[in-house]
Amino acid sequence: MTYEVAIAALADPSRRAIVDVLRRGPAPVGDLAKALPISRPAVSQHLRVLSDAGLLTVTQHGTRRYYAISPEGLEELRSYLDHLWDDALAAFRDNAVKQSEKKANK
Amino acid sequence: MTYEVAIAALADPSRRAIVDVLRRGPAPVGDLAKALPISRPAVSQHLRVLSDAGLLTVTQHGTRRYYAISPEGLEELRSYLDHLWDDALAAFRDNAVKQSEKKANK
DNA sequence: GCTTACGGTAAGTCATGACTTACGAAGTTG
DNA sequence: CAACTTCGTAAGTCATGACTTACCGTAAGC
Repeated sequence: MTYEVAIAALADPSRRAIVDVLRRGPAPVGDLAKALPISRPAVSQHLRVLSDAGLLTVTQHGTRRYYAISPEGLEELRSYLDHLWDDALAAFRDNAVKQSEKKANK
Repeated sequence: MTYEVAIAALADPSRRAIVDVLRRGPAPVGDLAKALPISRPAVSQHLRVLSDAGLLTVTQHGTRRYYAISPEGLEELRSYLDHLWDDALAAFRDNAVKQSEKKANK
């Protein structure tokens, strides 16, 4: 159920950019804002969306809040795509069979 | 490079609904519109987006156009998520090590 | 050939959401 | 405790895109 929120979150380029920075490890909001062409409040709003989607975790250190990628949040999305891929392949093969049968009957 | 378009395409609920119908196999536009709570032109527009993203293929049969999921288009998205997941896990472990070291130094 | 099914495109409306600046809360430092 | 850093939130603007209806091309059937 959460994969829908996750995929919507990752659909935004700015949020993918944030996630890409966080690939190296946790970072505070200010650092993320410096690395991106948008304002700090914009980053905060994106972090909210990503956190709500279960893709990030936060740990407070003094006044700084370190955001990090949550591997668990990604798992749901991966699973959705895997199942979709399986079904797509099955339908693809099934249709290929039907096509060849049609040809054989001609 | 195409995964960005693909994830944006799959972020829309109506488009995911279309893809879900196509899991069983190819279908013409009219059938998709009947199965969904939106108009036929809306479906056409979504099919355009999904096709441009490389997620669908079309085969014309008379006046009907059968749309089907393209397994290749999904592969890029899966690969992106797999790499992201790898990096996230690595960063997660790396950070766990630093945390324990910090604790040890106290 | 004329009508009927099928589907893509144009144009217009309306909601959503990605930004901005301004402000306030909470913690750290001198 | 006063100044400063860090960050979240409120409010407002503006662009994008998800719909609708209307229209036009194209293939099939009588």
